[in-house]
Amino acid sequence: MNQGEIPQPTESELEILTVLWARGPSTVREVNDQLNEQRTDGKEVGYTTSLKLLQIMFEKGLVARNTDARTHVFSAAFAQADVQRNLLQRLADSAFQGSAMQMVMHVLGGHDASSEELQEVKDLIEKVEKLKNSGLKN
Amino acid sequence: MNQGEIPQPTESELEILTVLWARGPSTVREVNDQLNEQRTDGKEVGYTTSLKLLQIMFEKGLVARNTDARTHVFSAAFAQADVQRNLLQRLADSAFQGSAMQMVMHVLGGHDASSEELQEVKDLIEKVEKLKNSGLKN
DNA sequence: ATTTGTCTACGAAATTCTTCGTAATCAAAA
DNA sequence: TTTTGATTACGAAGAATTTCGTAGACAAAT
Repeated sequence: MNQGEIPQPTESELEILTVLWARGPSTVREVNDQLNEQRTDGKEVGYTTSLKLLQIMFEKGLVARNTDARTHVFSAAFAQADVQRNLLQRLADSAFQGSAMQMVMHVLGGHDASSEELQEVKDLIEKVEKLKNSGLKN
Repeated sequence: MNQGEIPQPTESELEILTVLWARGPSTVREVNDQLNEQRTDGKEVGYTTSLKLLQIMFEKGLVARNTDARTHVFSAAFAQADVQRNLLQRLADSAFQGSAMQMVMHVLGGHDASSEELQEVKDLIEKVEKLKNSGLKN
């Protein structure tokens, strides 16, 4: 039950999920090493800290765990795109009156987008519109 | 010092800021009433809860406070658009490899945008491109 | 077999965020 | 003046998050 629901990851949990999305199924050691490599600040992450977080995430259903071997292997339980969509919706709800589109306008308007990026966006819109006109979506 | 920095508002603080942006300078009573009106869940917010939050926000520099009268008047210390930009950047950093543009693509691609909204986005891009070509920005 | 190193489980400290109770103060009403 | 009601200050409880220390289990090395 609650299959479609994605538990809201915290900031730290999201950091770990990102590692798992990039690396694929990983051991605690691998996750922890990666976290320490990518840290810009000097702050070292303790091994048991990563372990504990992964355990909590497992309880929440954010990650899957393979315990066949003594050294467990963890993997993200949800696709990156799905979690991203969730986070975007949450931000839209709390800061943009629930309108994701308003967020888009905000980024495009007040930001430093390169011509190439803008072209990319335009191309994407074209594709989306073609889809809509073909009557398959919406 | 640190003039440009906007302290990261928490979820509750953002809710209060939204009230202040909508209402303009307000007393604790006014903020608290508004919070209780707009709550969908039955949860009542206690008066002192709102008060305490506003006091904390004042210490953080998120709101300004006028104490001329006995009943203090609070107002948002930053423009809504600036805080929104900050929040977007934070999400981009934590979940989209720091690329706000990637967020835009994500929303436009995987989502339910109406034809009108898409047209709006296209119009905005046109405007932005005109600005860029006129050599004033970027 | 013993030691050494790595792993998981677990509890708990430290921190941050949220909420509220109480006391003191002030002003308006009686 | 006394009472009543509203307000601010403050402390602290409760909850969620982050971090780590310690213990016990297991396996590899000696």
